[in-house]
Amino acid sequence: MKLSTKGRYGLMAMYQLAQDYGQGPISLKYVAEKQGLSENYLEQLFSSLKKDGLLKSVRGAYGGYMLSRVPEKITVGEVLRSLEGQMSPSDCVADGSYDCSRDDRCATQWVLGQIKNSIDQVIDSITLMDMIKDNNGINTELEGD
Amino acid sequence: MKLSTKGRYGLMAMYQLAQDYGQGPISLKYVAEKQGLSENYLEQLFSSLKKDGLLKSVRGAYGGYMLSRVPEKITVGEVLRSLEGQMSPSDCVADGSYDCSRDDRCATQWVLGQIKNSIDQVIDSITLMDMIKDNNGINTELEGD
DNA sequence: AGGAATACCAACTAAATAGGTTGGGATTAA
DNA sequence: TTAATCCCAACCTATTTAGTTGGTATTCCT
Repeated sequence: MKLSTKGRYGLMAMYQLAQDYGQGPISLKYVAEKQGLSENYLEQLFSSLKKDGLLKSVRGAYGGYMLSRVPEKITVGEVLRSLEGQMSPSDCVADGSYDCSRDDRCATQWVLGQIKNSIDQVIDSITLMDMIKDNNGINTELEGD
Repeated sequence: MKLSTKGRYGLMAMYQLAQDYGQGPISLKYVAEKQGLSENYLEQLFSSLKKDGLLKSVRGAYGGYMLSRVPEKITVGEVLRSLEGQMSPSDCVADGSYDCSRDDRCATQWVLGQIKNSIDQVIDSITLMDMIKDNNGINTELEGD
């Protein structure tokens, strides 16, 4: 049940772009250095984020990437789904037409559905702007459990 | 962010044992067949579940496995953590002493913490008995999103 | 015009993980 | 004593992860 680095790095990168929002195009290199990520790897992530309409790009010298919308209008869920696919603990509760063929003997599906719903609720309600605000404040919710 | 088959199969198997609770030891073979799982693979999962105190076993002919506690007292969270490890989207918000070393530049950690908390809340509040009850009723919460 | 900085693209790769299988040994009821 | 079972460890293959490599296309600046 781990997020892959795609989701995590992508979130870090988008957070960086949110911080620099309104400054024109930001180069891949800058984002990668600032967040300590591989430039070449990040490129792949940006490609996916762009395809899904979360990023815009400007080519050529002094080009770069920027958020396609204001940070208030991009949710963590959009970012994660672009990079990780459906944020579902199992295909049998993801979107679309998955044929489980397990009939009544799968109460498990109900449980996994509950997990998915709760994840969705969290990630669809947090925007990049929320990340910026929460990072400036005190992240009390985090302390070790 | 997918559950591996370990977690899913383990949940299915524990659900089966919950249904047959009180009938004495249930053989691995029976559980595997009933749930359509590989017997040998399931054996590994049961080994982990037993180590974590969720299962008891009886050796020899007519032996088998049974829940170590009543189905009301075993949560989905215990089962999943035994098989999947910490149900956390990233090590940086799991238990213990993970040294992120990212200081303030990681608002991502806060987001991942929120996701973890919401998953924990769901899986720690559902017991095996809840699964049985919900499977007998109508699982309305599931319908496609 | 030319060079530097950038985005864009596709293929390649090493290491880890997933999802098992195989082959045996120990224990116990009948 | 035999069949059924739990127990244990090693092995195996395919896929996924987390990148790297090597190039092309575009645009700004001088």
